[in-house]
Amino acid sequence: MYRIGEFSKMTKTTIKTLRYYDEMGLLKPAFVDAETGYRFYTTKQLVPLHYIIALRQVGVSIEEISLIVSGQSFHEILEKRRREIILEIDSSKDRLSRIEFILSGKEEESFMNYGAIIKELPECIVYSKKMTVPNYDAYFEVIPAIGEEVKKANPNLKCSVPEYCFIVYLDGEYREKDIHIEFCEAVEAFGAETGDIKFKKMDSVTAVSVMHKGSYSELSKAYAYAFKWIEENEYKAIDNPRESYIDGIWNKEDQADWLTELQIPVVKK
Amino acid sequence: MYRIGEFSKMTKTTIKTLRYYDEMGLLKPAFVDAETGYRFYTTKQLVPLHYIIALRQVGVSIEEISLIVSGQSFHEILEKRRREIILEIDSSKDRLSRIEFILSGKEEESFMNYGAIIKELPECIVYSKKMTVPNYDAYFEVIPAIGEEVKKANPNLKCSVPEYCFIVYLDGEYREKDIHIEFCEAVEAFGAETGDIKFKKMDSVTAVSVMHKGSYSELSKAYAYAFKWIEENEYKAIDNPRESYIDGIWNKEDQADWLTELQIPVVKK
DNA sequence: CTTGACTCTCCGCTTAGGGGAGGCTATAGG
DNA sequence: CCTATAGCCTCCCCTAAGCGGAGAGTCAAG
Repeated sequence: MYRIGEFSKMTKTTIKTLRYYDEMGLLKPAFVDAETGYRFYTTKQLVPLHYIIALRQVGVSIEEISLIVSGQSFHEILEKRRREIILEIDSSKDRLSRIEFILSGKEEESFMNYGAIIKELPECIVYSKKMTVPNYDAYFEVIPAIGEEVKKANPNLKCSVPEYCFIVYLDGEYREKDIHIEFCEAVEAFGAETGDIKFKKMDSVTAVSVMHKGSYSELSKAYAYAFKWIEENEYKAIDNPRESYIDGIWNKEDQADWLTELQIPVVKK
Repeated sequence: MYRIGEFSKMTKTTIKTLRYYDEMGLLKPAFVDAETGYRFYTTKQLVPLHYIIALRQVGVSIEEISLIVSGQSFHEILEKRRREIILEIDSSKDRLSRIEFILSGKEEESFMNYGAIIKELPECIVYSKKMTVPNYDAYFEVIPAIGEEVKKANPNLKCSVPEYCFIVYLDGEYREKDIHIEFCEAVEAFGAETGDIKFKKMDSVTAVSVMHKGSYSELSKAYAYAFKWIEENEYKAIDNPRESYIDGIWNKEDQADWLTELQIPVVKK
């Protein structure tokens, strides 16, 4: 019979831990003095404790160890744990890659400015109109008219709150003029279609998101950053990028206050 | 100005999280209604929040983000985080390997019986005697005499509590007879040496530990298990194995109750 | 005026123990 | 036999980053 301190030294397990295992019912002392409350352990308990430590060292939780010790589901729990660890490794590698990407930035400016994140875009209903515009400044002149038209055909239809309004670039490559785009605005429900304005459901998707502050003339830098990020962190773009307008000419005078979010649907390679 | 619910949807951040960041001083709302306590956010806050999310996604803690936001130690913190992640990956890989080793066991018996763990053996002082014994049963006959001899030369010397008594195998390979061993017993201090009994300090070392229950004739299975474990989990034995005696002929009649711990100093490859 | 959707604060909960306070117990030395 | 010291006990609070819920106040629409 050993007191807790000796047993603790024998097993290289802290006294706190032994008391905790006692409390959790995982390893009860062989004997507890009813008067003093002193716990006493025997060498017989070395084996189960050794077993518990072995499982703890591979990350099995106390609760799961209790299950295993009670004789059930040894194999299932270890298989589950195995899958969890694989996910942990994947996640850690992703983080490592992302950190190294940040650290590799020439000046930390690019991360400061754009700070790519992964986010889930929930599914939504949008009305959309595909069009070809002559140049990058022509968007905003045609957009208000689309809104009017939809409102006329669907007087009760409301835009999503918060607003979600974006353009999808349908051209794979860069173009200076005759740009093929699709204008989308999220709404609460399907409505009547008019002319070439269509309603559709957009499925939820995982996207990398980058914030762009300022004039649209600098947007290409944000694109470059985002695509480099995708490449170097082993993601793969699986759809056309969305350019989501948050602040712009319609509510901010100063171009420096304009805010645009780039969203590029991706999957991990 | 957006209320917390809208801002939450815009940023795909939960309300709880926004309130928590407020409480932590990481992201204060642009305005708080003094009467109702309602928080209001503006699009200006999208950028810092985006930045915070980017750092959270690579595992930077709130506290560290606060430091970074306050303008200090951006690079150091990310470098530190990078090193931490590398350790996490190493640790996860080790766990994965160990789980798969367990799962690959033909019958789960071997793990049940031996359950290898890694433990730190603290440094200790021992008296030791090297000897060559004719066979594996001859150890215990000579051991009591060694104890007597040390006690005679050092009447006040005490053995460690708990006791730590082991044999080191000095032969690299297996031998049936004329086995070259070193008997060691941990004591509290250095003492006078007599004959071929020497005192020495054993440095602390990391070892894989395996428990063997029962007769010594089965010990070789425990050795086999331990060395296979070392091999397959990418550790490397860096010293001779220790066989630490816990229960044996001296205190247990039934051989089934004998308990021996195998300790093999290792490093991770 | 009411209903329902939002929001607020406050409290408890999560893992596997760690740290410490205050008090009792065991043992060795004088 | 007394005392100093080490060991042990229970009880309480703490961790990181929020999540869940209770109870109460707020806001807009019908």
